[in-house]
Amino acid sequence: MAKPYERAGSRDEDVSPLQWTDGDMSSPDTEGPATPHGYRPPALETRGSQVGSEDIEDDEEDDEEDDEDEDGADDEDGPKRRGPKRKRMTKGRQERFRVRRVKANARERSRMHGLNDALENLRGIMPCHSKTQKLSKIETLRLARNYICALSEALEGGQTLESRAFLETLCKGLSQPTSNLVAGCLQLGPGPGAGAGEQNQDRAGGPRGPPALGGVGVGYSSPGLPSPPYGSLDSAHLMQLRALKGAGAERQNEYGAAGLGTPPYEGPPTPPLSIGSNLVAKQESSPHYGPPQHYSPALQEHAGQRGLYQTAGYEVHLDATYDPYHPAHMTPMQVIYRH
DNA sequence: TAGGCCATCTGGTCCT
DNA sequence: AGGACCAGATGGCCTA
Repeated sequence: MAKPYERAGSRDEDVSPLQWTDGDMSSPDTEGPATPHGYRPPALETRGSQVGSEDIEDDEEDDEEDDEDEDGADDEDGPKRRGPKRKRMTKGRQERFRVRRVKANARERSRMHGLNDALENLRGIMPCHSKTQKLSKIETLRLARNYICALSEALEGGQTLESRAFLETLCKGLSQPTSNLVAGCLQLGPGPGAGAGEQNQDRAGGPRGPPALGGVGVGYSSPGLPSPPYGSLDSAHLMQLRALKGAGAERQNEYGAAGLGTPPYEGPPTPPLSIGSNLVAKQESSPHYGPPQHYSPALQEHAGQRGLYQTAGYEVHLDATYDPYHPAHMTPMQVIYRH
C-alpha cells in the first residue's frame, strides 16, 4: 500500500524526545512535546533496563547491600548472570549514567537524522520523484539498487530504456504501489492515445487496473495507470538516459567489437544522470560536482545545437540548447517521440 | 482496526 | 571512558 509519508510536522522541528516519565529524570536536552508525532517514550520502568526504576529507587541503601543486588545467587527464575558483577548504582553513578544516556540518545538521534538525510538525497536522484508520494526507506533502497542494475544493463546494450525488461529490472522486488509509481513515471509525456497520467487515476494494481507486468506486478500499460499522486520522470532526465544509452551503445560497438569489453574510464563518476532540475540545482548549490564537462558526455556532442536527434530508436527534439559549460543556464527542452 | 512505516529510546558490542 | 553502530522494543501516525 502506497502512502504519502509526508507527515504533518516536519522533522526539523523535532527536538526533543526524551520525556522521562519519572519526575526527577527530566531530560536536560529537551523541552516541549517533542517528536513530529508527539512521541513519548515509554516509562523507564517498563523497559526492563537496569537503569530503570529498580536501581534508582533504592539509592539510599546502596552502601549496605553492596554485594547482593539483582544478580544475587538466590535468584531462582532466571539463569545466573555472567560477566563482571554489576556495581551498585550510587547517586553519582546514576547521575553520570543519566548524562551519558542523554548524550548517547542525542547522538543516536543525530546519527539517524544523518542517515535520513542521505536517504533523502538518494530519493532526489531516483528516476522518479513525487511531491506527494514519498518513497519509503526500504523502497528507496530497492529502487536505487534496481536503478543501478537497470542502467548497467541498458548501457551494456541489452535493453532499451523503455523496454519491458528495463521496467522489470527497475521494479524488481518493489511493492505494487512503488512499481506503479515507477511505471507511471516512465510513461512520459503524451503518448499516442494516452493522457499519460490524469486519465488513469488510482486503479493501478486494483481489480480494474491494468494488466500487471509479468512477474513484477506493474500497472504498466497506459490505460489504468495511476497519476498524481504519482510522480513524474523529468523529460530531460529520460532524454539524458536515452542519449547516454545511445552513446553507450556506440561505445559498446567500438569497444565491444574490438573485444575490449569495458570502455575506458572517462573520468570521475558523474553526478546524478539527470540534467534536469535536480542536477542543475545541485550544481548551483554545491561545488562538489566539479566542472561541467562531467555532465552528460553524450549530450555534449549536441552542445549548443537544436534540432532532431535520433537515439536508441527515438527521435528527440531538442527545443533548447544544451550548454555543457553552463548547465545551470540550460533552458528546458522538449522531447518528442515518434513511434 | 490491522498493518505498514516511522522516530526514538535503550542496551550491547566493538573500537579508539 | 566514550563514541559509533546495531538491533529490539515501543508507541504514534496514516491508510486501506
